[in-house]
Amino acid sequence: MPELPEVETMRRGALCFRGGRIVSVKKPRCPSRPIHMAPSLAAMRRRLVGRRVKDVERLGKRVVFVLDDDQRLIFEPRMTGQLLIVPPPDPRHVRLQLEFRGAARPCLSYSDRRGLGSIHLYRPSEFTRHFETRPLGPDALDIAPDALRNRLKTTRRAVKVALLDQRLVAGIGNLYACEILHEARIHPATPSCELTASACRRLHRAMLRILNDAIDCEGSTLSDATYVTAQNTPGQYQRHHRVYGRAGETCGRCGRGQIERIVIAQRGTFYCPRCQSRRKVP
DNA sequence: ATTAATGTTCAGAA
DNA sequence: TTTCTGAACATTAA
Repeated sequence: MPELPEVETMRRGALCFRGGRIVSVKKPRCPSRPIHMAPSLAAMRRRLVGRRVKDVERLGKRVVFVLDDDQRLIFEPRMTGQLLIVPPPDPRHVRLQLEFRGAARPCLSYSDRRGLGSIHLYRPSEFTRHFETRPLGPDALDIAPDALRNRLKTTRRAVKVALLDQRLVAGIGNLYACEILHEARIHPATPSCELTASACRRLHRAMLRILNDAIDCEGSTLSDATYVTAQNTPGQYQRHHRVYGRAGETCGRCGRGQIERIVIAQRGTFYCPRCQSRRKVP
């Protein structure tokens, strides 16, 4: 489930196409159902072939190819999307393939087992309008402590739900929300607007620490191996998880609490009841 | 053999 | 306006 660290790792992998020129756009007919793609394959091919890749950026949990005419090709992997710069291990799930000339690698494959992901190609004005209509919050790696606090103050929902809201802050998903809140010693159900100033500071520090460590480890590859790097190798951050998927285990920090699993916003939520007590920590 | 669980985003309802 | 729920989907665990 690609969140910020996984998508950032994909982006870095895809940087090898910078400077290259797109020479073909193919959709293998093997996969079961088509994923959401706009415009159609034909139009996409017409507008992509011959274009050069100016840069590869990340926008929240999306990977953005910026082309020489400022069009933007955006991959949104959602749950099971993969961006591969090596031959895909199982061709059945490949949804789109781009061939390049003049790049460090010949081929980019977008593979997606569940097919919940999407691919969009925007002209500059379309891109601007799309993200004005549905604005993302500041990136989790860029947001200043005060800005984070001000944004968290605007909602009464549980702080974990607030962290998952991409309009408040962009890039955090279920797994890292759990890890960040544990690191910050904040109960995930705490109303966001009731966080103290110091809790917000801890949250900001924890967010940077966890996300940067996870990027250094190339993200988290769980047992279902749904996420892999662009080189089709597993990430390593799962070894550092302190709460996610660890219900029943003893908390690694306090050495006494038992990790619990509860459900918040219909998602599995892991935390240590001892480290992350509901009482406000000054 | 059903049924639940997995988690991201969006549409639509409350 | 804000918050919540369900659907999209594939695969696995119970």
